[in-house]
Amino acid sequence: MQSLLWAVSSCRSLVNCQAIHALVIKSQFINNGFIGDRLVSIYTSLGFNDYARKMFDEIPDKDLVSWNSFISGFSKRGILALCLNAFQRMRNEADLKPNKVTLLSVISACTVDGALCEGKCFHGFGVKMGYMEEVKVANVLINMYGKLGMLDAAYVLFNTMKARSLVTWNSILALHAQHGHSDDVVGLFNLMRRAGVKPDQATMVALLQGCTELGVVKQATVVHACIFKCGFEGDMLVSTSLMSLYAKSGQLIAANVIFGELTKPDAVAWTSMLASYAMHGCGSEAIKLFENMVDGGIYPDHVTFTHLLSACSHAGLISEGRKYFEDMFRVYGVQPRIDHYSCMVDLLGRAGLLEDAVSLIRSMPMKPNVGVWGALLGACRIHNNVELGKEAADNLFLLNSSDHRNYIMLSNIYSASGQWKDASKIRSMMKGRRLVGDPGYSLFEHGNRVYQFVVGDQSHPNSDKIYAKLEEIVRKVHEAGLVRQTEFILHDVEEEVKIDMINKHSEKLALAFGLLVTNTSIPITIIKNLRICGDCHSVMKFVSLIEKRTIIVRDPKRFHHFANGMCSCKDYW
DNA sequence: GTAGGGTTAG
Repeated sequence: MQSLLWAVSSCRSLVNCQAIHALVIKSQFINNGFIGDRLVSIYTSLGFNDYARKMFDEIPDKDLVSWNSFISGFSKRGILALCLNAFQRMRNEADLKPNKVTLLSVISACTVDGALCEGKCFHGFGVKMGYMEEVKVANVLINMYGKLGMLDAAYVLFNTMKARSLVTWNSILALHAQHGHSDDVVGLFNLMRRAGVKPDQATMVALLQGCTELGVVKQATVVHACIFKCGFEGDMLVSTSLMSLYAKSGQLIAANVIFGELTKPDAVAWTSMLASYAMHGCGSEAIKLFENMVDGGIYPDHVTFTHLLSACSHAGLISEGRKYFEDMFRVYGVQPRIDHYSCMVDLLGRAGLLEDAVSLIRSMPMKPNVGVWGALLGACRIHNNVELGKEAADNLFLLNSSDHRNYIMLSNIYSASGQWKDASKIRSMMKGRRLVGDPGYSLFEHGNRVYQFVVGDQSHPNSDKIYAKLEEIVRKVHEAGLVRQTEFILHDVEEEVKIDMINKHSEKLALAFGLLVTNTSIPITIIKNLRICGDCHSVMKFVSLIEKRTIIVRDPKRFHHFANGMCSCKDYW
């Protein structure tokens, strides 16, 4: 009997499971509830809901564990409807009182499904049943609130807990990291240490994610040292996060070193390296890596393809992108998802093949989402296509009317083609809906600080020197006869005013500061919250040549490496 | 307790 239990639990495929199932029937243990419970969870976890239901119905004396196996099976698969249905049946048909395990399952199903209302109900249920003292129940609720956008509610729960476990701390850290609240991550981590809780690899992963949001170079080295000291350097999860952090801080080579040190990288690690190449615009390296991954017998999944396609898109590798998009299902059996369509629309649109992008959207088997229309809108901005841009924007407004970026993008498309009236109409529409754009800023790390610059910023104590350096750059640019690209200033103002505005862009200020305070041997790394402007892009190229400096700029999506008067993006971005 | 997912990587 014990060996049968083991055998059932070890099933990894349907055939396997059915064979054992037959054995169970033959051995007359089929009426044994314990074995039935296991078979139910295996069938659900493999996704064979009908087999699971049939097996479940055949269990003679269903106890709480039987019901929990059934419910948690659906929960694991993220099928909330079946989960809730089973929960109701359990109470109505069997008249059983759900215990904490039941609650854990249904609440995590709500988290996966984004069902905040139902989740709140179960929270209330937990309070009523007196389960809130259970650390695991509180943890799963913290996670639910945090994942569903109610970080405050999660924090209140965390704060009111009498006893917290390591997982509680890890959860609250991870949630703050995922919401981009880096300072809170650092603060909470210090509290955790003071509370005498010993961190594990999940803690490290959350910390690393928190640093990614800070987006600074030095942070990666500091946490790396901490990881090394704590003995987590061989951990695959930690290494993968670390790799990603280095890549996101502009240190592609460091990321590559960590990847190289992994003895047996899994699909996630390979994909992380691939994503790093994609982010840095290294299309052919990404493709080479992908081929090595496949040759090594590692199966690419849908995330791998998202990054592979985005790598092709960033590098303008149109035919390669088309080929991989076709191959992903035909050769690798990975069904294209909506994100892959977004990537393809981006790839085609960016290359100016707007008609191809549109026909791809029309032929999609699913309804296009904000990602797809957003990619088209972005392409229309690059290629100044008012008509298609309007269509994309209209669809975006229908799907989400509160994202200011779409209004700005459309307004810019109008301005770029001189349609100032339409542009200002969109601006006032934005005002009417009380939407304010993100002010653009650039970050630069120096010493132990991160400096933030906005357009025309004068808040830095050495502002005078920064502006003097900036003037010097502008003068050299002028002397070299470099054509200024004022079309990136989308206001209906005089040319002279435009030049003045463009000269004070946050990335230029950060660059001037970087030139003043750093040694020539290290690259100047600037982080932007918005896409780099075209004029700044050419000025950066020029400065990299005359000052003999490497300049690295990260925008929300990718990196530009400037050296010897050229950019790694080859002016394709 | 027979043991039924508390967090964490691209």
